[in-house]
Amino acid sequence: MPQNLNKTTIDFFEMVYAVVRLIPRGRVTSYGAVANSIGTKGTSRMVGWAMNASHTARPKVPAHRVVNRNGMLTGKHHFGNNNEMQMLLEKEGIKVAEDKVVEFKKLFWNPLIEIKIK
DNA sequence: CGATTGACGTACG
DNA sequence: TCGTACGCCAATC
Repeated sequence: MPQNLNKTTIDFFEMVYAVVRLIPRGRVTSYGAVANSIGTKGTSRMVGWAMNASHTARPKVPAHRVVNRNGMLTGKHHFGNNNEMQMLLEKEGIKVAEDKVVEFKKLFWNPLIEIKIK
């Protein structure tokens, strides 16, 4: 993420979206990790809030790649169907069982690693 | 403008 | 391991 992404010039939501769009296909991350990556540590709940409005964002944000710390698909109800989120993940090769990402620890993508370069 | 609310996270028992 | 409690902070009511 470019360094011009600060909350004074760019909306908090846009920062969240920018990070989420960086998530590679077939990988997932957590709300807290996204919050840390944009500098606003401890605003993990706001990341979820941003995702709530993500369906109005353009281009669309791959919100299905963002899950909670346990790898659970807590936001699945915010998609069209209850299975929509899981379907999208499985379509990318991510296995989901019991509303949880299988091998979440292994598929976890840390935004800080990608953004630290800047 | 104070109270409420969350697609969270951590601490504690 | 599981459920409850609380902190977090911006948006909304």
